[in-house]
Parts: sequence; structure tokens; C-alpha cells
Amino acid sequence: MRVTIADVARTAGVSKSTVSRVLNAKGEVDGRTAARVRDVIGRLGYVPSSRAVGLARGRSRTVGMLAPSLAWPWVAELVQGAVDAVEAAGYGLLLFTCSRGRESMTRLTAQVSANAFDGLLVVEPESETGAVAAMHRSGLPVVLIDDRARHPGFPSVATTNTLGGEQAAHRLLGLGRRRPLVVTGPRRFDCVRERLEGFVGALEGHGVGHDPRRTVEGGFGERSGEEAVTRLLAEGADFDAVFAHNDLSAMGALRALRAAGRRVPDDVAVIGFDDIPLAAYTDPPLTTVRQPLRAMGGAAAALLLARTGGGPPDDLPDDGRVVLPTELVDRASAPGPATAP
Amino acid sequence: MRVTIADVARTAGVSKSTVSRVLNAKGEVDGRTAARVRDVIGRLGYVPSSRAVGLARGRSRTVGMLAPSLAWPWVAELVQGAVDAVEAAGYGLLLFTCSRGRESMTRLTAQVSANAFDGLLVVEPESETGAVAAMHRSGLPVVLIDDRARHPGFPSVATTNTLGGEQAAHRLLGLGRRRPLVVTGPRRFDCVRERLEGFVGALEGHGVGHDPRRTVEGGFGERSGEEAVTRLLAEGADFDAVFAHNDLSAMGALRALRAAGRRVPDDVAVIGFDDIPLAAYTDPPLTTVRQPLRAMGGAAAALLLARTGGGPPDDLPDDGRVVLPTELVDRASAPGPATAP
DNA sequence: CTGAAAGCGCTTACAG
DNA sequence: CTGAAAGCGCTTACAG
Repeated sequence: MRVTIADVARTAGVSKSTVSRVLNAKGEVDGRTAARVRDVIGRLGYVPSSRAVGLARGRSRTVGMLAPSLAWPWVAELVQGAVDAVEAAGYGLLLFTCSRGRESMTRLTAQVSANAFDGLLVVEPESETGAVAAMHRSGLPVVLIDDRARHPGFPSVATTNTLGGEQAAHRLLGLGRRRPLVVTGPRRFDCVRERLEGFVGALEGHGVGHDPRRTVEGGFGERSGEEAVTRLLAEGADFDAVFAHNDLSAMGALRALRAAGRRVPDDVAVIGFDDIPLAAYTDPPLTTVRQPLRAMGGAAAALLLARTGGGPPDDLPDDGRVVLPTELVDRASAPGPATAP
Repeated sequence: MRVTIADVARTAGVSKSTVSRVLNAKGEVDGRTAARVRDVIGRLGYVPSSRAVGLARGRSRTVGMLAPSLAWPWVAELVQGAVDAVEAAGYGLLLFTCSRGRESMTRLTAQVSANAFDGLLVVEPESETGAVAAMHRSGLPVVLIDDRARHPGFPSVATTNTLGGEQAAHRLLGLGRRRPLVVTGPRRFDCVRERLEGFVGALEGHGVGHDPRRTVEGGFGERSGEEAVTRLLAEGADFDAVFAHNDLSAMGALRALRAAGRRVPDDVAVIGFDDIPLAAYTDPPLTTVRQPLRAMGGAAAALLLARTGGGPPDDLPDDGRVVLPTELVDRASAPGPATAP
């Protein structure tokens, strides 16, 4: 039923070796022979079985991607960027998410041992660093997205988190704000530390001290931002701006400020981080530090493909790092000179 | 380097056939022999090569999923639901998106011909129906998510779009609204027609006629909702509610109403469709008709797995349809009795 | 330039 | 209950 290389060979009157050669443009083949084979391939609609090719070659032209839940908009963007790049290279992307906890990791590990893919893209490994390192050690090419410092040894893609923090600070300073509230993500993330450092550093560079009591650790969810602002407001804290470490918590902050009757940006300016699609649709639209998520996904895929032999080689060392720049997106929650009313 | 079934066989002093039998719990194997083999497998850390198993069995324990861009929150939810179910069954999910247009389809078709996966999940095929039907005809199990009417022949998963429209109408009627503006999605979608029919039908059932001029076709984006409301407002149209066919356009509508100084829900009540995570974070929080997206993804995966032999069989006919119920989520943009101020 | 043969790592009748 | 052998559909030295 399925047409195989043997059918093509028989019909064209050549050996399977020859068919394989024209298929893979490998070795010398007589022009006319090749044309005839190609013709038969076309007529029979022959497509090599990926399973058989994979077994014979020892590679599947497939990469795996392990990511947190797609319910996070930034994860979805990253995955979309990767899937585009992988697809363009003629590879397939096997998607795994951590949403089922330990069992998800068990499944992934099994697939790795089964050699189901040629390389693995990992987004923000939280507790799975050990497992990922083990896979890497066993010879699987791995590329990380973000959080490099904790995982020397494999290439990674990150964004300028420190610069991003600085960008946020500069905007707030420009607006005359001197007492910002910072709602961070979980401290264990390097990106969180970097954003905070950049932010505080820039403030201090301008002679503005940052009271640590105005830094609240959040969990990257809307809730964090909402609760942090609500609580500090209740405690009578004095702040004239919010720098949230992602857009979701910034949205929560907006909500809490609104509930408390504080005007944004007049009473409190708000800046987020990420620039998820909906950031343009909050009220007021959210000024935010944009992470080039699609591009990061694409860059990570390119690095991985280079290491699995599926893409053009790059000149990055094995523990090299690609850093894509953040950019302040000017909207009404912390308007710049051009946007100011 | 990689340990194979031959290594296990040699070490355990049995044949590969026997190892295969204990691996797959197929055929009778002496208890002690089996124990010994299992022990060796454990000690050697042997895991069968998925490529070899796939070639020998003719199936890969992998399914494909073709979806629109993950930038749509509802797509991300659907994919997450599917990936969880697929993973739980020990299968892999190869993700394809249509974001690269024709080339995306070419790549997918190639993978299908190459027999790269055992079944395909398709989300809202727009222009690709021909290609999908061809794959199905060639023997590939296919399960659709939504929009069944146009594609008889394969099983599908949908939600109660008509009922959803009715639910929205009943809420607005309950609030005393008689002149709703409807911002639909593209008319070519069956779900759009059904939502509209349900909505208008329910109004008429209550003796409320619907002026077709108050129905505006949108594109499911924030823009649609914003533009529709802005335009009708400019034209001096008279409406006291908005039923948007998805949450994104509802968010656009909220934005336009705010810009025009109309109060929500007092002047204009707003209801969306989907219940994406951010619906709870608009201002005011969005009342919406919830689609059980995760569950739909999971149900579609279950149907597909049953048809690839990877899950428990279901009793659904080959062109059967699973319909999961929508549910009105009560929030402040169109508050019910309990939520009313 | 081309073919026969071995090999990739499994599964599955077929014998015993 | 167990093993030898063929087969899944390719690729790749090795000869010629």
C-alpha cells in the first residue's frame, strides 16, 4: 500500500542505493538516471518514511521543547517563535509542558532515553535543572531560554534583563517619580535579580535611594501585583510608581490602583515587563519593557539546530549566550515625553 | 554506546524475542526468566529506541496538531489541553501552526506523507480543509476541533455555540437590555453563525426584535470590537449592550466605550465569549460565555488516541461529535442578580 | 556511475 | 515457554 524506495527502484530499473543517492543528492549519479528516478518518484508520489530514515541515520529531524504552561502568554510567544524556526528548517517540534509536574518530567525523560528527538529546547527550567543537566550529559544537545547563570555548560538565549530594569527606572525618573514600588517575580529566578539590580542601580545612579521595603516579591501572576499594591496601600506606604516584573502582575497592580481610586499615571505610574499582546489593551495601556519573545524562541531554535546538524553552524561557544535587547514600549501608564498628555 | 535489545538479551542469556516479550508483556514468559530480564533492563538502563519500535510496528506513538497561531489565547489553551492528554497517554505531540501560511501546510503535508505521526488534531481549519480532507482520505485519523458542519466525515469536538448565544441573550434580557450590539467573528465560521442564531433566537423568543444593523462582522481581534463600537457610536446608533463573539473583541469594545465616556455596565453592558484568563482582569471584569477550551483539547486528544489505538476505544461514530457545554461566567461587565451592585 | 549487502534496533509469525 | 529468522524502509560503506 505505502510506496517504498524498493517500488521506486524497481519501477525506475535501478537499485535502492541509486534512488537513495538522488534522494539525498549524495554521491555522483548520471544525469539521465537521476532524471528518470525523479520522474518515477513524482509519478508514484513517493515520500521516504521518516521512521526508516530516522532509524538508518540515527536522527529524527525532530527537536523537543519543554516549557511551562502555555497559559502564560509569554510562553506561548516563545513557543510560537521556536515552532516557526524549527518548521522552516524542515524539522518537527515535539512539545512538552511541565503542567503535570513530576509525571511530565518522567515522560520527557523516557522520550529522551528513547532517542525520540535530536535536541531539546528548555524554557525556564525551575525544579528540573537536574534532569535537564543529566540529559545534556548523556549527549543530547540542549539550549536554554533564559536564566543562564545557574546552568553553565549549555548555550542559552536571554534578554537584557539588567538593561530592562534600567530602562524602566529611567522612564520613571524622567516622570519625576522617586518612590517606586517594585513587584518582582520569584527571587530564585536570575531574571528577577537582574531586573531588580538594573532598576535599583539606575535609581542610585541618579542619586535616588530605593527603600527595600518598597520591593515586594511576587509570583508573576496577576494576583501578585494586585495583592502587593493592595497591601502596601493598606499599610499606608508611600509610592508614586510601580515597576512590575511582568505584565500580568502589572495588570494586577492596575486593577488594585483602580479599586483604590488612584489615578494612573497621575498618582501612580506603572511599568510592566514582557509586552504581551494584551498590554496594549489595559486601562490605561501599559508602558512596558518589551522582551523580544518570538525572536528569542527563534534564536534558541537556531542555536539548537546548529548543534543537531540541522541548521547553519554558528560561532557561539558551547556555553555561549545570545542576548536579545529589551526595549521600552511607550504607552499611557507611564508616558514618555511624546506620549505625555 | 547506546544499549540495545541485543545487549540486554546477551547479558540476560536469552534471545531478543524473549526480551521483546517481557518488554511488551506479550506472549507467555516464564516468571523467573522475566524477572531476570527485567533486572538486566534496570541495571543497563535500557530503553527501547522509539525509532526502531516505530519502524517495526508501523506506528510512532506520536500525534500531530495543526493550530492557528499560539498568540491567540484560546489556541494556547486548546493546545495545552491536548498536550496534557496526549502526554498522559505516553504519546508525543508534534506541533504545527499555520503561521507561515502555504509553506506551513506544505511542511505538514510532507510530514504526513512521511508517516511522521499516527493521527492529527486540527484546530479551526480555515483554508486548509482540502488538504486536511486529503490526509484523512489517505488513511490518517483526524479529529477536528470546532466547525463541524463544513467537514462531515471525521469526528470533532465543539462547544454549545447556539446555547452560548442564548446564555448571553438571557443575561442581557435579565438586565433589561433590549437593543444589543453584536460584534461577530468572521461569518464564514459556523461557530459565529451559531452564536448569532442562538442570541437572536433567544431575543425573539422574548418578543425582542433584533435590528440587523446592530450586527457588525468582526475579525475576532481587539481591533474589531474597538472599531465596531467606535463607528456605531459615531453614527449615533442606539444600543445598551454589546455581545462580542470573543473576549478579545469584547476587550476592544470596553476600550472604545471607555474612550467615549460610556459607563459599563450602567450605560452599556458587555458580554464576551471564551473566558480567556485575562477576562477576569479587564475593567470592569468581563462577563463572558465560557468555552471549556482545555477540556475540548483533552476530549479531542482522547478521540484521536482511541482512533490510533493509543487510548480506550470510545463509542462515537466516525463522524461523531463531542459537544462540551458553554457556561455563563458572571462578572461585572454584565452582572447577574448576585453580582449586581 | 552503480549495485549487492550489511546494518540501524526493534517486532512478529513460525517452529519447536 | 523460547529461539532463529525475516521484515519494517531506509542509508552507507564496499566493490566494481
